[in-house]
Amino acid sequence: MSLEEWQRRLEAIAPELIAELSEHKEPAKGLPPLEGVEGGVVMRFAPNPNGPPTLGSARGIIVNSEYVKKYGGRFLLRFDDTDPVKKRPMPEAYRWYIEDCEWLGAKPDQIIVASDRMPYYYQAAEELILAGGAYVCSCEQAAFKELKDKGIFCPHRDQSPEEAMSLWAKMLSGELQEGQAVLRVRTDMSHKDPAIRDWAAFRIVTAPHPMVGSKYRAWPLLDFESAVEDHLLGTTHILRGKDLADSERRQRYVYDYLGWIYPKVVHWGRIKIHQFGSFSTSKLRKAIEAGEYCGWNDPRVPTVRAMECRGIRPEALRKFMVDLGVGETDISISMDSIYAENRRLVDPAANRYFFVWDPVKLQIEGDVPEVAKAPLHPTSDRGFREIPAGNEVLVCNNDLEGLKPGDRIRLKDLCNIEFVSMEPLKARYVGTEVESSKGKKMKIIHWAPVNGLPIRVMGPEKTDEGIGEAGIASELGKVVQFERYGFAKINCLGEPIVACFAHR
RNA sequence: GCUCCGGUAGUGUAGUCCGGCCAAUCAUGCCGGCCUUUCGAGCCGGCGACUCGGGUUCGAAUCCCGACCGGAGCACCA
Repeated sequence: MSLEEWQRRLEAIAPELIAELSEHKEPAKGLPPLEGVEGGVVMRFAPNPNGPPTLGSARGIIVNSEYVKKYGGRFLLRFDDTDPVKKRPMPEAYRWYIEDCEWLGAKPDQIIVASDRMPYYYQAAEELILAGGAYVCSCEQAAFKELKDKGIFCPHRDQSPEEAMSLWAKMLSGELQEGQAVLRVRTDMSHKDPAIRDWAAFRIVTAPHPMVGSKYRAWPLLDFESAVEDHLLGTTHILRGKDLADSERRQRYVYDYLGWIYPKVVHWGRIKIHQFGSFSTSKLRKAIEAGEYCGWNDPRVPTVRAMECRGIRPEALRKFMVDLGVGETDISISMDSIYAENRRLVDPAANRYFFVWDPVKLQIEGDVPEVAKAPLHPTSDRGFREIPAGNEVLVCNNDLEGLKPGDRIRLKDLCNIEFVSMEPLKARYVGTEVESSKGKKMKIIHWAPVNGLPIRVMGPEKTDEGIGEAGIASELGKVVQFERYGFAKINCLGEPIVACFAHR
């Protein structure tokens, strides 16, 4: 039977199969779909404000807000600042998160600060106690762990709700001291996963909290605070790191006791960045306090502010994070993709300038034009910059490597020269026509006027000092391209002008 | 020790739920060419992967079992 015959027979027997075959599976674009999104979603990003957002935070901010954009609903920024000591919040960091969210194009619809909402947690704790879901445990931490590992009940576990309630009151009143008691959720001491067994919901911390001082002495732990908040806020979907993968199974006990409905959860793996290695906010904070970096926006640091400072566009970050998706695999990414994305955005907009690093003076005999006219952009017609030239200019020292007297090169947008001597550095003018340089495939280098502006370019790997043309001073806050060097953002017009390097 | 999760090119990613459109997608990277008064941009071409072993099946990246590798949790941290 021929192919055509088969085709015809199939059409006769099962036309729906043909239709299915010809229907192409659309390649999935963007983020994977979420379940149960009818009526919109409520999603939150919940950091501890103990430093500014990092690239890791950016992923959380962007992906959460992207889903809200996709399905409609509300994007919440919630500060889980319930540890006044070990993860001590920084008062400035609250503002930093809000600013960076907005900069990333993810302005929160609501901002929640956990330390402001303690009464809710106390109320939930009491409901939980009354429902028989929690007890006050005064075991020593290590002793409890031992029991827990063996799956044995601790002596406090059989408390009645009334007993638990009166002990809870003592936690709040100050009759019980720090370390003497915790409120525990009654789960299942024989649960096969020890991580789930009777976890602590509240502990006593007497140190003042940076935001609310000594107003409270019983502080909820993350799993409890977050469980209550997600219910209160009507969170529909939670995006959570794999490190918190146990939270759902723990928090479900609270939800079940109180008759709440648990949100849908998606996990994602850890993210590491080649160029920055592994970093943590607390590690960064230490290094910055020690003066190793000049602040949270130092170009060597993986914070969102540092990206902004370097001229990375929020759109580049968004595109990148959306492309990463939400896999549970741990990933190790490279900044290269972000740079490529950003270059696409920034290249059409950035004016071109000459910046000469490691400058050396070059004397040129002859009729060198007094001023060069160079386009601000190679392809879009944005006019010209005028650069004073003359018989003395500056060039990069490393462009001289391998050159000898008699060699000819072209100074871009100026003229062609022939080297007369390398030490001292002298050359002579041999014409201005581009054509003669082109035909001979002459090397083309850039240069700077001797009375140019001192420039410092700080980058993630190194800092370069040199001289640039005067027009750079009119680009404050903008990204420019230093020809044959890379893109940088002009951040400060002092002496020197300070720019941050973005990428090549 | 107990528990959970994951393994597609150098790096990410699509496909895995519902096995045949997959001799496996896209991006980035790398290599070569063209173009360009920048080592930038653009254009063209190329490189490169289903962790391994069994099983089920006419057919497996996709389902099952095992191994190996990697990550995470078992805090009075978030």
